[in-house]
Amino acid sequence: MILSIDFNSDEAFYIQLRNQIIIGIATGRIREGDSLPSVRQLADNISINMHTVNKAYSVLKQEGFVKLDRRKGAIISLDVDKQRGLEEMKEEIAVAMAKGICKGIRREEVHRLVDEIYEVFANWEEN
Amino acid sequence: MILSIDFNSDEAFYIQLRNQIIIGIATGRIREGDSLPSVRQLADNISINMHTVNKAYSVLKQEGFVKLDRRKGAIISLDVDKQRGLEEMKEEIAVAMAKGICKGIRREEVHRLVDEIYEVFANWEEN
DNA sequence: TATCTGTTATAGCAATCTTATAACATTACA
DNA sequence: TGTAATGTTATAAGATTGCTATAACAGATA
Repeated sequence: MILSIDFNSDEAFYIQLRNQIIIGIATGRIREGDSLPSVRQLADNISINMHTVNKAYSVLKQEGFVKLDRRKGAIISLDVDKQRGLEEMKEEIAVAMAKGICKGIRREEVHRLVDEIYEVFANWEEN
Repeated sequence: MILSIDFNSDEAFYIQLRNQIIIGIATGRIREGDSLPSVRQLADNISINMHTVNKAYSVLKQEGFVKLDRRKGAIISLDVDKQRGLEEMKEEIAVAMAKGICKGIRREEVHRLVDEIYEVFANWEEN
């Protein structure tokens, strides 16, 4: 999988990496047991500092997406707590939905949007 | 409407205010034409600096939720661009959904979550 | 006139992000 | 065994951001 940094984005580098890796898992491009590049290797590849990559990996570990192993590096290992996942998701999309309501977006349109995103993730290879 | 700051949150004060006001509009507690407290008045009320409130109002103006008038203060005035609203919403919930997929949350469960949030917003007075 | 409004300017402090350099213990490999 | 690569930790420095403080200005209000 290709990881890259948008140096013009206002999102922190480590957040960009975190998001790309999470989307990589969701789209099946990275699977349970796969390993991520070493912090030094990835840092060199995308021309950022080792510690920034390390921070991304630490966040992913903290959030239950990878396990860090001195021998094998960072391995995808999903800590699935569905109930907690639902609660976090609720918080994360609530403000976005409030914004949408103000802009006249209706419930059915949000459902359509959700389906659309699911389709994109499920058929990623087509992109 | 009651605006307040969680001083222990890691969210910036001006973002907290922005979100509360957006949710206030979505839930019908503030309506088109209503005016928000003056920057100095609100700042005094919730014990933060005038400039922080001003920043929240500026962001809301930039995002098309209020118009700032030297005479009347900040007035709710929705700039409804539905197409753009949909695009922004898509970006805002995509990562949250990827995260959810990793945690085993299914499409129908997201739909249920969306409905739940809509219900909460529609029947806010019950809370 | 006196007061309140949004707006702008400048300055300072704390926290965060990113980079840089360095060292350490463990593991992998020739 | 020796060398290289790994994650981990420490320290420091520069840039940016969030927040506060103080001050001033022009326009509106009463």
